Amino acid sequence: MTKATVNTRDKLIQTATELIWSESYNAVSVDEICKKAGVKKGSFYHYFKSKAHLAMETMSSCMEETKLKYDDIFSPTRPPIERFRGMVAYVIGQQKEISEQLGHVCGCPFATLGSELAGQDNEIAKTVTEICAKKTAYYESALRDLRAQGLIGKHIDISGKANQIFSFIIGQLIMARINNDLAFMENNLEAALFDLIGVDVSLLDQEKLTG
Amino acid sequence: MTKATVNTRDKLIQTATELIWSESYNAVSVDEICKKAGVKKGSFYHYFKSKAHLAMETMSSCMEETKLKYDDIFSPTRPPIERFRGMVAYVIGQQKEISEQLGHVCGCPFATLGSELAGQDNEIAKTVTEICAKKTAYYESALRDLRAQGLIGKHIDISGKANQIFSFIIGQLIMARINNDLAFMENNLEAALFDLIGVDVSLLDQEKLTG
DNA sequence: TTAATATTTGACTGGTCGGTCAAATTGAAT
DNA sequence: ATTCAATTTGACCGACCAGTCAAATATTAA
Repeated sequence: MTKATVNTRDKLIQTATELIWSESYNAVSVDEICKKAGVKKGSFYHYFKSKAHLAMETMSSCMEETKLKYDDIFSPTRPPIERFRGMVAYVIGQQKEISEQLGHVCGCPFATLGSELAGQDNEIAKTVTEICAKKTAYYESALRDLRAQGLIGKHIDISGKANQIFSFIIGQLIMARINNDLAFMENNLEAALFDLIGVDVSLLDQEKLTG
Repeated sequence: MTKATVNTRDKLIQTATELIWSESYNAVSVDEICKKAGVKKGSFYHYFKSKAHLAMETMSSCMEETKLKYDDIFSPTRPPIERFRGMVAYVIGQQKEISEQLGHVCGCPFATLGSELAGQDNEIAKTVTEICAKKTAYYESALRDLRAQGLIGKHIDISGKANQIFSFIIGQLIMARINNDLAFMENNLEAALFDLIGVDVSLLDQEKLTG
């Protein structure tokens, strides 16, 4: 693969990510993506066999970036509570950055795309499902470590709770997107997350002080 | 307004609701809606001044139906805990019904439409925001009654908690739509909701027995 | 019955859609 | 220098898009 190849392909993926994320899959045309990326349509179809395949590649690209961050945030070297705190901070920080860049709160690209195409394109929906599973794996691991530390009950359903956490964050991101406002999430997400997990943070702080 | 008028208009709204809800706004064309409703395009534009206006009317129509149900479910005559239980049961029951009818788990029509069009059509996004506010009003009222009964802490932020509840349900509905599967929601929604609210249901049952 | 209004029809528009293609251009290897 | 494949180009589909319109039809009121 030559240098030019990488540039054209990446430019298309990045442009598509921005356009689809800020508007929607069906609202953005291949022509529009090409025009903004400065690439002719023929080139587009040299690299991607369809618009749907491009969309899936934008998601893979997003997930790669997320993985880099999450591998750090959810590193077992961190206390599990700090992992969730770090994740919340990362999500909010990223939303702020993107909303400044694109002029609108964009929410979760996977959820937005997945929701739009769930009843339309099974292949895309499947890609989204796989990404969701990867994300919940981080939560599951952190929850197990929380349990090992005795900070949540022994009986807790780890997988179920991880999915609840994921749904909860998705829900707040969707609402932030609809309302084009991050303030609520900033004020509520972290505390509500710990309510949902069922860990008493004030207790934890005490433990920290005494431990 | 003659009888025929009502029929044509309502048929368009109902058909549009089904199509848009199971696919998406941008994926469904006015032609498709007209064809399925057995109505000519000219008639469509006699009743609706644009596709976007039809979409907003489908949402109003859905919300009217919801209001009828919620006014009963959230009636102050019911214990507040039962209101939330009733709401969960209604949401799940409705999802089951719709998924059998349309062949796919559809999730929340407001969230799906709102998320899709948040970065595209401000008027529709505003309509969605208004509907969300109406729904959270039910939760706020139930939370206040919970607080009055001493089942949740006096310090709790009612408005914030109501929004968290709403986001949480939206999140689970979106995931159910993406995964085309209601099982997780059926198994988790109610219990997780009470985790989030912070009410100890087992305690409540005791109180019931002793009270 | 007639006049006015509400509704329905179907043909129409100009623009855009996702996608194709053959030919031209580039870059690397021989 | 030549060959060959990777890449880029721009013209090109047929289908479909949201929306328009004048004429036909049905309904209501006088």
